[in-house]
Amino acid sequence: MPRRVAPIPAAPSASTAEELLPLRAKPAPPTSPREITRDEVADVFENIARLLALDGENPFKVRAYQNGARAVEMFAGNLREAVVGEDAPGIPGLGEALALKVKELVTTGRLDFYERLRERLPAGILELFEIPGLGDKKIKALHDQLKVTSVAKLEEALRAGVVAKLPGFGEKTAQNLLAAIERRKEVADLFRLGDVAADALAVHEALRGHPEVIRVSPAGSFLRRKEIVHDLDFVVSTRAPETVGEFFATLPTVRRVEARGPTKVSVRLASGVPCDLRLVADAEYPFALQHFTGSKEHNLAFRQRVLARGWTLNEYRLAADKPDAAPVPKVRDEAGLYGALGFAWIPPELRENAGEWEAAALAEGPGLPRLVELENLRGTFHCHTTASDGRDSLRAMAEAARELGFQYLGIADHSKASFQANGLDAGRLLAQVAEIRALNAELAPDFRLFAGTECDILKDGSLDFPDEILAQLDYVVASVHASFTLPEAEQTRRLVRAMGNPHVTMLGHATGRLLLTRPGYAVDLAAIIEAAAATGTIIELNASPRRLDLDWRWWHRARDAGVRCAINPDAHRTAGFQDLWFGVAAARKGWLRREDVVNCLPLGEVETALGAKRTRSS
DNA sequence: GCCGTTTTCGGCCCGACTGTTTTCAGTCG
Repeated sequence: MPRRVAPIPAAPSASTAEELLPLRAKPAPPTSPREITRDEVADVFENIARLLALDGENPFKVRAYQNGARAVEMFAGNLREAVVGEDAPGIPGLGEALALKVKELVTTGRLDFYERLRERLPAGILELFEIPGLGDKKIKALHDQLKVTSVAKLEEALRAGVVAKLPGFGEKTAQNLLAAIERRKEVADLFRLGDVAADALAVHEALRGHPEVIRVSPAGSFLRRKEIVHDLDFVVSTRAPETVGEFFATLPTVRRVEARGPTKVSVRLASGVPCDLRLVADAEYPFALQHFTGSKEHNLAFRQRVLARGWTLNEYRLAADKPDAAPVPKVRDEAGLYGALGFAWIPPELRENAGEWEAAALAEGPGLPRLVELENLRGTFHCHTTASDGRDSLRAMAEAARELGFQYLGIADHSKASFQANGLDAGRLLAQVAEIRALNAELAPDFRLFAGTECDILKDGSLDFPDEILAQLDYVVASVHASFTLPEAEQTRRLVRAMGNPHVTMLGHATGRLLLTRPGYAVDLAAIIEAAAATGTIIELNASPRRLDLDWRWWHRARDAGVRCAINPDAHRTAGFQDLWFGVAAARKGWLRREDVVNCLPLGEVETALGAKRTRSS
C-alpha cells in the first residue's frame, strides 16, 4: 500500500557528515612522529606470513603470523602500552616472539626481520596475493618456473600463453587470472565509502578549524554517500584563498600536491585517496557546493529547469540570461538555490536524478521523504560474539550497545555450516539462548538482548537448523555463505524457499557482494523482493562498508512493495556498531524513512515485528 | 610460532568448490 510521504523542511537538516556521525569515533589527531597503527602492524605480519610461505617455511609458522595479524587487528587497547615496559600485559593471541616484533615496530617504526625477508624476495611479489585465485603455492610455481615477480610480469606470461602450460595450471586458470587482472585495473582508482570516511572527517575538521574559512562542506560522491567514490571533494568559502590553499596542501594527511591554483588545490592523501579543494568567495558558496556535489545527472536536470526560466547557472552564480527573464532572487545557501526554482532542498543522498525532482517540486510534488537518521535507530540485529567469529563477548556487545543509547540488540552468531567462522551447533546455540535469557533478567527493563542466529541457507534452500530449534529463538537471520556460483534461477529458488520458512525473520546480505572485491551471486532481486513482500520477510541492509547489501538502488522499490528493512552492522566486535552510519547512509540513499526501518521501532513494539511471520502462519 | 586438566613435544580449522586431474592440490570462507 502506498504510504503518504511527509515533506521535509526546506532548510538542510542532518546533511553533513559530522551531524550524522555521533557514533563514529573521531580519528586521532595526527601526531609527529606518527605512531604505527594496528592495521599497519597487522599488514606487516600478514606480509611476513606470505613471504615465509613463498620461502617454503613450516606452514604452521606461517599460520602463526596470520593469527598474529588477526590478533593485532582485533586488539582493542593501545599497542604501545600492551608491549612496551617491564610488566606489559601483552596482546591476547600473541606469543613472546610476535610480541617482541610488535614492540620493535611500535618503538622504531620498522622491523629488521621483515626488512631482511623482503630483501630476499622480489619487491613486487606481494602484490600477486591480491589476485583472487593465487595463493602461495601458485605464486611460488609462477616465480620459480616463469620468473614472475609482479602482476605486470604475470600478465605478460598469461598473454604469452605460457602459464596455462605449467603443471597444476590450465587454460581455465589462465583465463580466470587474466580476468582478475583486468578487474583489478578497473577498480584501481576506486575507494569504498568506508575507506575514505575517516579521511573525509579529518580534512573537514581541519578546514573547519581554520580562522580564514567562512563555510566548508564535503561535496561530491562522498556527500551523496555513494558506496564507491573516486575521490574526496571539499568546498570552502574564504576571503583568503591562498592562505587556506596553502594550509590544505600542507596538512599532515597529505602525501603530495598534484595541482595548485587560486581556486583549486588537488592532493593525494597518505591513504592514496585523491582529494580536491575548491576555494570560492562566500557569495559563491551555495552555487559551488551544489555544483560540486552533483550528481552530473541531477545537475543536468537542474540546469534545464534553470534555462526554462530564462536564467543561467554555473558553479559561481545564478543569473538572468534573457532581458525579459524574471529577477533572480538572492541566494544565501543551497536551500535558497533550490527554493529559487520552486523546489524543496534535496538531501545530497537523493541527488541521482532518480525521481527527486518530481518529489521536491513545492507546488505539485508528492513531497520528499523524511529520511531515516542515525538517531532514529533504537537497536540493531545481526551481531556476532566470541561464540562464533566475533571478537567481543555477549556481555561486552550488550554493554556497548547500551552505551550507544540502544534499547535492544539482536545476537546472531553463525550456524554450524559456517565452520570456518566457528558456527554454533544446536547445543551451543541453546546454551547461548539460556545465557541471553539470564543476562536479560539483569538488563531489564530498559535494555533487552534478542536471541537469534545467522542461520546458513544450505544449497537447496533448506536451513542449517531444524524448525524445532529455530522456534526457540526470538528471530532468525538467514544468509548464504557457500555455493555462490549456482545459476540465477536456482539461486533465486534457494533464497525464496528459505524466505518461505515462517521462522526466517530476515534475509541477510541479499547478494553476498563484497564491494571492489567480489560481485554478488547471480540472483533475481525483483523476485526476492516480491517473495519478501509475500512472506513478510524483512530484508537486511547490511551496513558493513564492504557490503552495503541490499544495494540502495533496490530499496525504493522494496519499500513500495511493502518490504521492511533492518539496518544491521554485522558487527564482529563492539567497534563494528559504528558501521551503522554507513547503513543509514545507504538507507537514506534508498529513500527509506524511519517507518520503513524495523530497528527504529522501540522496545515494546519491535517484538511484534519480529514475531509477525510466525503469527500469521500459525 | 603457539599452546598445554595432553605441560616442554607434537599437534595445530574443516569442507566446498574449482580446475586439473584420473584421485587430488590449491584456494577460499
